[in-house]
Amino acid sequence: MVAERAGTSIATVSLVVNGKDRGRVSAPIATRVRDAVDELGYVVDHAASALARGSGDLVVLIAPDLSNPFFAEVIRGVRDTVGDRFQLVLSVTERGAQPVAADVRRFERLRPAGILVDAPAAGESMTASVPVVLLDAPGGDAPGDGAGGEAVNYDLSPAVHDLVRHLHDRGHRRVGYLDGTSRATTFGVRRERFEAECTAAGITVSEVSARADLTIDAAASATEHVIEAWQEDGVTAVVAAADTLAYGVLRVAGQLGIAVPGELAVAGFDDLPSSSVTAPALTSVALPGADLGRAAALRLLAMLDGTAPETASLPARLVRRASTGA
Amino acid sequence: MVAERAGTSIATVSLVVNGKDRGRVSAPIATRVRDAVDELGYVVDHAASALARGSGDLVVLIAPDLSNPFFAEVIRGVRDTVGDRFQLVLSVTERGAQPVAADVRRFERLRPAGILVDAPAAGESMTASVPVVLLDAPGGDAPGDGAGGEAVNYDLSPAVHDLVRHLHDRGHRRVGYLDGTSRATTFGVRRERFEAECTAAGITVSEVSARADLTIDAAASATEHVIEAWQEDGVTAVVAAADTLAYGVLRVAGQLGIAVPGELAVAGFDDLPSSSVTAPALTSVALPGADLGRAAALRLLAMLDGTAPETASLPARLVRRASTGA
DNA sequence: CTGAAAGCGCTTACAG
DNA sequence: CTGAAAGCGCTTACAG
Repeated sequence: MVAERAGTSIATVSLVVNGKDRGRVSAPIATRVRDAVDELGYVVDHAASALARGSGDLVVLIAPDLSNPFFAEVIRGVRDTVGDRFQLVLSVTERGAQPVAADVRRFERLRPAGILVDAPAAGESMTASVPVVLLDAPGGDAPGDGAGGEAVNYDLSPAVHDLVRHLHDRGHRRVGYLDGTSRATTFGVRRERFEAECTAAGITVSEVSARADLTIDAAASATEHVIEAWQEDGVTAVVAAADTLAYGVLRVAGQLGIAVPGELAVAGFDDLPSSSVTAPALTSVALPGADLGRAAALRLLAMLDGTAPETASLPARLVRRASTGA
Repeated sequence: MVAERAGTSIATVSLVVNGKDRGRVSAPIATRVRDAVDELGYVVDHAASALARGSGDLVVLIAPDLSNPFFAEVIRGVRDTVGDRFQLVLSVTERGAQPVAADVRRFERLRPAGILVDAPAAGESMTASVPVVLLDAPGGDAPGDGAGGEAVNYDLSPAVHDLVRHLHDRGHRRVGYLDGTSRATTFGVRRERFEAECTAAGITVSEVSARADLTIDAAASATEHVIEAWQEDGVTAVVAAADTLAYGVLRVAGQLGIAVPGELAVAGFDDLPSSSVTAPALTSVALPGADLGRAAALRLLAMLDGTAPETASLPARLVRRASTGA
């Protein structure tokens, strides 16, 4: 229709519409085509375009359940970076589940330009016929690991070191850890780093263990089950693998009349926006989500353009607030 | 490749893969095809399929910036409902922007089975060549309005009525309102309903007005600007158009040493999960996001199947907590 | 500088 | 019950 209206061939329209008309189509004809496009409100059919071209302009970001506001930040970072060049679409996994290889497979069908996978499950091989970048996927046999594959991660060590030293300074010698139930490798690393730093600092991590899904309710319920055992064990501080989990601890402490930080100090990971307004405000290892998204998107663009990306880890940093007596 | 391996024609493979082989393909051949599919890990190409068929199995949900955890709930509701039959993909608008007609247009290109639009901007005509369902889009000239179009909304009146009565019972006669800057019609309705109920109850809404983007920081900053004026105006309670905004009020009150609810009662809309752990816990008009998502998805499925959907509004309800002295 | 034609991987009447 | 063929709307060598 556009070609007819502009009085040219379909091929010429395609060239103009895709901006490949430089030196191939004369200016007056290009103008006529553009006018026709505007008048008809024509937009190129993505399915047909992707089919003919072999891949489209979609970038897919697969993320775990979005109830964790952290991902909103990641998404923002990705969006700001891929910009207009690509169309970003998101997919979320089932509540509480991490992205797995099958999710990547499902989106390969769409012939996207690339796929980003946030906090993938451990032990999944995330390869595809299109470029894949993993976010927050330390260790494991992911392609991003060691083997020169592609992943963007946080460097937690300095911030966790600061957290443990902070707790030590406040006199804590025995602490509890509330882990997530997630299969994401990032949670394994958080725990491992924390325990290593505690050992180095002479702090004992209680054997009483607790795990919960990443919701406040689940965390509160898990906390209720172990809070007495923690107290009997002499635990004076609890670190949660995510702020959302820490909120559950705060809620239970509030209900039971346990003073925070007086009787129990609490800290988390993520530094969600709402962590500045909890009762009390929450100390947290801040993971800048937008930076992660940005770095991952840049990596993907570099893969698509064949240029070499820099491979730096992103720094996390400790934010001290009232929940640990700061 | 699959056809070759199974020793049949491409057409037969297509039928089997799409589950249209009943009475068209013999059992042994179908089995052979399925085996070949498994062995080769074949998945049908979405672009080609959508092109040939005219539309694919994608359902697109366009939502405003996801930093509001409310949308995570909506997404969950949609996901649980469209299930395996469709592939749900999400798109988010720029931070602080509402979905507009151009967003719908961009996703039409993908030839989805349908498009869901959450909290669209006012005055946009959200029509497309595929079925569109609007979520939380009261009033306006949207297709869902009056004209028999498709929208799923909350019925705020009873809950807002309860909120205002609750404030009245606590002795408040002069209240402030912190609005969002969003162009979404739902915010207009929240304000309008609130003011109407206040008038009916004999409560005065302060002329001192404040608006902010839906982030805690923006709300805190807006609150700082008007808090004195509110107090001089005799305001004893502030209602915010969203919990995220109310968090900003809580933060500023905390910093300024204004007792909540003693000197200033605070309430919001949404009832986010974290509203149970704020300092103090926040009274809020609960908008069940998952229900909204579920209802919208059901509506879309009904449109696709040509069946008549029921058209009920979803009830909101007041959750009373400490921030209003409950 | 421009256009005719093949082909992307599917689906679906249609003929056998 | 099965397969050959047209066609979905594009893109891209290629020939002019």
